[in-house]
Amino acid sequence: MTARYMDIAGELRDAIVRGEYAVGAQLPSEAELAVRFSASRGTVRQAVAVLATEGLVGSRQGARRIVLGRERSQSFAELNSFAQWARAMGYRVSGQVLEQRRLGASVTEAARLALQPGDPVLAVLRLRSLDGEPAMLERTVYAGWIAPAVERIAHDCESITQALFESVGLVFAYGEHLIDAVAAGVQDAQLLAVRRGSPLLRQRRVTTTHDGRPVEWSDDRYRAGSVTFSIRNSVDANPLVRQMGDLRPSP
Amino acid sequence: MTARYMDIAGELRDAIVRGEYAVGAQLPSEAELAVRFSASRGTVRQAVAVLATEGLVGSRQGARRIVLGRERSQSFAELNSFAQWARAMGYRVSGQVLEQRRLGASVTEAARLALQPGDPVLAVLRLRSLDGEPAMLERTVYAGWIAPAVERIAHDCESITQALFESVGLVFAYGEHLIDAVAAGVQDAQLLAVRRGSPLLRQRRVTTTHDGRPVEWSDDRYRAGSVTFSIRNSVDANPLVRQMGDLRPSP
DNA sequence: CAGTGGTCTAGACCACTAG
DNA sequence: TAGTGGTCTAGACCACTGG
Repeated sequence: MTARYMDIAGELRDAIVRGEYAVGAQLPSEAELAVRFSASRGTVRQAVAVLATEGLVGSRQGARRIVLGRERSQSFAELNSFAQWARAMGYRVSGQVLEQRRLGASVTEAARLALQPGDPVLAVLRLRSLDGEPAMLERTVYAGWIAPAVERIAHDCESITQALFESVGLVFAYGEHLIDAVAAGVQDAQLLAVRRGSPLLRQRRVTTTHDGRPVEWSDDRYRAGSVTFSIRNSVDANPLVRQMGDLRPSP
Repeated sequence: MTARYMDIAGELRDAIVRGEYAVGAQLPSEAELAVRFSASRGTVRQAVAVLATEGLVGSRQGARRIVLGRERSQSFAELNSFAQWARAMGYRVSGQVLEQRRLGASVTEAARLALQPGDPVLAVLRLRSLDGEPAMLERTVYAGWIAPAVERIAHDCESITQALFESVGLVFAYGEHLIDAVAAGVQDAQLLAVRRGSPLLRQRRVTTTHDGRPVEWSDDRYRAGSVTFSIRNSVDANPLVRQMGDLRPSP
């Protein structure tokens, strides 16, 4: 049973993707949509809010909403699972554990995982491929309490996220991500089949459960050219707008 | 006159930042907050929705909201203005135009700016610094209609976004961004003072006005280590959750 | 000026969590 | 089972856009 506003969002999204509303064109007013879908204005607003966060439409007070694009920008909800992201992008995905061992948490790892230095953790080195090509090297440190479940996962498992959900009901609910560029080290270069020092896109992340308990701290390095992060944004509720508004020459 | 829900969001945000609600702690229920702030439940929900998009709190049906972090994750609303972003991060920011010339749009540029190939555009090469250190090289192509206003801007202007707003009222309302890693080319290396081939974080973007008209297409390259993108996300409304839900072993 | 989106209210029912 | 967040309604007023 999906929510009514999700259905409406879906229908509008489909219409936009089909080109029924061209990029730059106006969407019907909230009142019209409420009539068309036999829903209240509030529900319609929830629906278009979904499209707005997907980057498909923009809005300003007083004017009708306009279509900004025909493709959903990358959802950061999918940033927690490499496999899910890759499949959504149409890739054939695979993975292989290269190393796996228990050790004591370093100071950094302890801080990220809300543990004490020296507490037991599980370090895993995993190579992930897209369409058979090495694309990403994943160095993950799991908190000790989840280590046994991780060790039971097949070494060529496609989606760790899904495996941990199915085996112990664990949900990777929240993530914090740091994205930057680094030079390939010796091991990076060898395993990703690139030259040492060549550019890699790095994504470091902490993932937590629903109640905020850290599960893993990971350093993922993507071969240049293998992936691109895509974002669509707007200045709505942007402080800059207000700041500039104050500076605007009076009429 | 700020909106009521923004005030409430502000008070709650301050309380979280002050540590009044610790990371991992529960927020009061919507009903309690409604009473405390003498607002309806709907308004309170709008307020906590703001905190949720800032990545400060998370929520799940049936359980109280919990605090995820004490710092706002980087707002992508600020992704459109280098100067605004840098100032928000506490940097002293400067910029210098190195080259500026009118020419005809290439096929790629025309496509990005919704023009015809050969249409007049203005190409600008700008070096941007943080605390006096070269940090980013910006290669921007402006649509012809805005070119005159851009040419009037001082070559050492800090914020182009603000300058164009003040001079002609232009608002950079929407942006589409592609983030990846590339190797420094000859010019990149020279101007950013790094070795050729060293890693750079690249952000390509198209910026448009409120009505969806493209203003600029830019290729920005950051020196490795100078900046990091930071994101906080959640699986709320994540398709994966539903997909996994279907797979859950029946009770 | 009419139309539109932004904000707010008051009340209702449901799905889910947690003790 | 009680409490909580998720969804939905119907109506109101305001700020802003655009002709």
